[in-house]
Amino acid sequence: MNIGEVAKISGVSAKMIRKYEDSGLVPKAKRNVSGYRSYSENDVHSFRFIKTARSLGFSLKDIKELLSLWKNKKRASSNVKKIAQIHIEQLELKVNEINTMLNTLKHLTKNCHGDDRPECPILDSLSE
Amino acid sequence: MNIGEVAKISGVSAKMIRKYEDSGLVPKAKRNVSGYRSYSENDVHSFRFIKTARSLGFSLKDIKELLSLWKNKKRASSNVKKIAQIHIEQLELKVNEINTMLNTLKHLTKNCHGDDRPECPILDSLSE
DNA sequence: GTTGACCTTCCCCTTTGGGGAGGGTTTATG
DNA sequence: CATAAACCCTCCCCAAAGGGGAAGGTCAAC
Repeated sequence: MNIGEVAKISGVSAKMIRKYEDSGLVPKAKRNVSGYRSYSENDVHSFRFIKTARSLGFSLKDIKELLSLWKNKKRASSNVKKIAQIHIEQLELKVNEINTMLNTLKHLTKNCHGDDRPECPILDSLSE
Repeated sequence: MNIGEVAKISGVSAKMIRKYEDSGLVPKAKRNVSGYRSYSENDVHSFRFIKTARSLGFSLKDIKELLSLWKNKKRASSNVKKIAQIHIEQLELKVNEINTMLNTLKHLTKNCHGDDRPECPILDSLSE
């Protein structure tokens, strides 16, 4: 398979497939006589894995480890779980951070008239 | 005031003060004879404004508009409120996205033994 | 035998910070 | 007065995860 077909069926763009290769996330693809990258079904499977992991917010660094564990049939599931749990903690921190912002922002906008007068508690709060 | 003092009392690093100037977020600072940037109390106020707005997650593009509205005594508060509301919507989208990830991740990790055996529903799910 | 759809590499851009080099200035201390 | 520390300057590089697009080679279909 050429890169375009892999992109289509894996959902990972050709651009990113090349980047993942450059960054060492996936091994270098074989090339055909004219220099085109050539892929197997297995490669497609890997790109789907990456795609799904990205959709769960895992970083490429995490995904590199996850791919390696996935391919290692002697892995310990504890290693996978650890990565996931750390990721969960990070996401929870981020959610809390955003919710704190939202609480403040909602409070401020509620008190802003939002008309053509200049008085504005939002700006007041920012300039305090 | 030199940039270092402004950085200390505004909480914005000297590095970022220069970048904000480069990017046009704040006007170019005056220079003294030796080329050092020279600031007033008013400038400090602006950097505090920026710092607070950043802590609420506003982008620099938004902050540029907010600064301009802040300095315009004939502004309409509706323009400020609009920026805040759009920002709130974006943050809510992000929170929802992260919560979706968290739901999936928590479900998967709950079902992962996390011991030295290789079976792992997390990897199973990623490779589906 | 040409055109269009592929593929290649290479470089640039986004966003919001930070690190550090290389070199000039100011201030404090001996 | 000299020197060292603490500033300041500009310029370039880095992160993360994508995307855009140029310039040029290849393949397939008509």
